[in-house]
Amino acid sequence: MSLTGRARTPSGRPPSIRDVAGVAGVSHQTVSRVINGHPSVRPATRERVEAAIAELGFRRSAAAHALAVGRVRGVTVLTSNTTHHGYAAVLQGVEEAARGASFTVGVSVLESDEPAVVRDAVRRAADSGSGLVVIAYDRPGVRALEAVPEGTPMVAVVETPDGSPPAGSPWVWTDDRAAAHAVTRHLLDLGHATVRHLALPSTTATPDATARVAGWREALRRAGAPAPEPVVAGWTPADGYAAGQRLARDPELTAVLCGNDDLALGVLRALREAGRRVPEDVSVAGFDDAPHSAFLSPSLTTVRLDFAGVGRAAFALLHGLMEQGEPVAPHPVAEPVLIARESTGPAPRA
Amino acid sequence: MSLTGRARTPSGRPPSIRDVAGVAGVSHQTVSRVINGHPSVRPATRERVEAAIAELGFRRSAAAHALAVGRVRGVTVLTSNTTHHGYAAVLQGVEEAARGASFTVGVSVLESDEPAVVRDAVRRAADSGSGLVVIAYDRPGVRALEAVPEGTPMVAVVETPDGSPPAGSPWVWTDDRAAAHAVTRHLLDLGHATVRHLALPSTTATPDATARVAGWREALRRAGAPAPEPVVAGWTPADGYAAGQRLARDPELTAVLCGNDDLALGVLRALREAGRRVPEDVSVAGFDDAPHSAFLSPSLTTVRLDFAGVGRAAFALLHGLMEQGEPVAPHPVAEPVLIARESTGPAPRA
DNA sequence: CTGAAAGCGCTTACAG
DNA sequence: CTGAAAGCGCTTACAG
Repeated sequence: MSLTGRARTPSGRPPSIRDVAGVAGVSHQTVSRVINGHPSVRPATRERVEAAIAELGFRRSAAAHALAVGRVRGVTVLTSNTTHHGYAAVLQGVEEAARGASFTVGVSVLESDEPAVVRDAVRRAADSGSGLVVIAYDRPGVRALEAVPEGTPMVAVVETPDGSPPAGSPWVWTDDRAAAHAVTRHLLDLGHATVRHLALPSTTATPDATARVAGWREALRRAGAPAPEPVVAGWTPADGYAAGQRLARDPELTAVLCGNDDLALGVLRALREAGRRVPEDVSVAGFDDAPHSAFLSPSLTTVRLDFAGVGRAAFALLHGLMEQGEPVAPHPVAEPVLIARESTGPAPRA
Repeated sequence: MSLTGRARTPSGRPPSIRDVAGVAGVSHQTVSRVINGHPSVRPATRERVEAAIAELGFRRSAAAHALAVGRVRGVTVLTSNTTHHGYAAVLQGVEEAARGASFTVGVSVLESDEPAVVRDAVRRAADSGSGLVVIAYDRPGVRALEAVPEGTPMVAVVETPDGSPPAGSPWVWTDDRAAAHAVTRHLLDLGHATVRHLALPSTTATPDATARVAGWREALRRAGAPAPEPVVAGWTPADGYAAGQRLARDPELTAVLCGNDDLALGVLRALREAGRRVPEDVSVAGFDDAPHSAFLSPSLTTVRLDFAGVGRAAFALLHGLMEQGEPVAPHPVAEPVLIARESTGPAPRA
C-alpha cells in the first residue's frame, strides 16, 4: 500500500466498496453501512470490513456519493472579492470550520453585479450541490443573495440584518452600527465639533442603508453635532488617498472616520502630503483592525471586527442546515471593540 | 421556467438528459452528444435538443459527469495561507482563470507541516477528482508537493525552480532571485556598505536555499560587500516589528531588505520608535509591492511581483494537463520590477 | 444483522 | 448521424 496515493486494485482503478466487500467476505451494502456508521452491523463484521478498508486503502468516491445522495458535503463561498481584509478573513473562517467538519470548500467570485454574471456564478455554485455562504457586503453579493434558488442551503454574511432573510436562510453579521457609533462617539468625546465619514460603496441606492453610515450618523445626531454628507470613497488605500486629498482641502476638517482601515491608510498619506498633522490637526479612525493598522505611523485608531468568527459562524449555521435540515442557533460572534491608538487625539483649539 | 433556480420536472427533480431527450424526441445519448459538442449531430437534431434544453432549464449534473468520466472539471488550491498578499493574489489569479474555463475552484489550507495534516489535506483534495495547484512557498506547501499521489494532475507554484519537478507536473515561479539581486543592487548603488536581510521562514533547513536570500547574497558578493547573517523574521507586520526592534540597536545598520512588504512595514515602525529616520539614517526595502506599500509614509521601495499572473499561469498549465493530457508551454509571467520610492536613499555619511 | 435489486445521471464503446 | 446496452461507485428501500 502506498503511503501517499490511494491504493489501486489489480484492475488499475481505486478500490470500490465491492472490492472491500470481496476482501471482507460481505456484501457491498454492508461496507456502505460501515463507512456510514450505521448502527446495525455486528462488531465482528465491522472489524473485518474496517480491516479490508485499511488493507486496500479504500476511500469513498465523492462523486458517486454525491450522485447517490443528491448533495455534496461542501460549501462554496460566493463573494465579490477574496483579498480585502474583511472578505479574506471571512473566507479563512469558513475554510477553517469546514475543514474541521470534513467539508470541501469552494470559492466563486462575482466579478460584477450584472445580472448575467451574478446568475451564472450562483447557478454554477448551486449546481455543484454544495451549500452556499454568500458574502453580501456589497452590491454583487446582495444580488447573488437574491438569485439563490429556493431550496439551496445557504447562509448570508451581511453588514446589516434588515429586510427579511429568505425563509430558512440564516444571517450572520457583526454589529457595525454599534461599532460605528462607538468610534464616532470616541471622536466626539475628544472635542471634535463633528466627524466626516469616508464611506465604503453602498449595497443599496441610499448610502444610509449601511450600518456603518447609520451608526455614525446616529452618534452625531445624539450629540447634536452637524452631519456632513458622507463621501463614498471605495475600498482600497488608493481610493482613500484620492478621497483624502479632497478632504484635506477643507480647513474645517478635524476628524474623519473611514469605512475601513485601507481607506484610512490612504487618508493618512494624503493628509501628510497636504501638511496636516495626524492627530494634532486631524484625527483619523478606521474600521476592521487589519493586521497592519497597529504598525502604521501614527498607529491607527479603529474598531476590531471578528471576521474570521463570522466565517466560522456562517459555516456552523450552514452545517446545521445541511445535516439536521433545520436552522440552528447562531454561533456567537465577538462584539466589535474600539481600539484607540495614535491617529486620534483632542480636537485642535480653534 | 424560473429565472433563478434550475427548473423542475413534474416529478420534482431537476431535468436529466432523459427528460431533454423525451422533449426533443431523441435518445438521451444524442443529448449527451449535443451538450458535449460532439460534431456528428445533424444540425436540425441539434437545434431540437438545444430548444429542449432551454425549455426545461437543463443543466448537466456535475456529480454524474464526474462519476462517469472519473475526473472533475475543477482545481483545488493547496496552501498554508489565504490572506498574506502573495498567497491571496495567487489564489485570486487561479480563481479568475478557472472561472473563465468554467472550472470549479476549491481551497484547502495546510494548517501545519505535520505529515498527518499534510497527508490528509492532500488526500482529500486528490479524492475530489479535481486538479491541484499547490503553493509551495513554505514548508507545509513543499511537504504537500511531495505527498501528491502520482497521476494526479498538478502544478506547483514555487519560489525557486530547483530540485526536480515531479514527472509531468510543471512549475510556475517569479524570478525572486533576480528581484532580490536588483533591490540589493539598488541599495548598494546608493552607497550603503552592506545590506541586512530580514528573511521569510525558509522552505528548507538552510535559509540560503531560498531564491530571495540567494539573490541578495549574490549581489553582496559581486559588490565585494560583507554578507551579514540573514535573520529569519516571519511573515507579518508584527514579525517585522519584533525583528526591527533588534536590528535598530545595531549602530552599523544603514540598509535593510525585508522578505516582504509586511515585514518592512513593521520594520519602519520599529525604526521610527528607535529614533532612526528612514531613509536618512536607514534605508528600508520590501518585496511584493502590496497594495498599501505606495501609501505608507515613507512610501516603500519594493519589487513588484505578479502573483495574480502566477496564479493564472498555474491554472493554464493545469488546464492543459487535464484537457490535453500533455504538459503545455508555460504561460508568461511578468518579470519582477523594482519600484524605488521614499524609503530608500543615499547612505548616511559616516 | 445482512443481502439482492434498483436507481442516482451521466459517458463510453458498440451497432447500425 | 443516431440508438440500445453496460457501467461509473455509491445509497435507498425492500426482504429475510
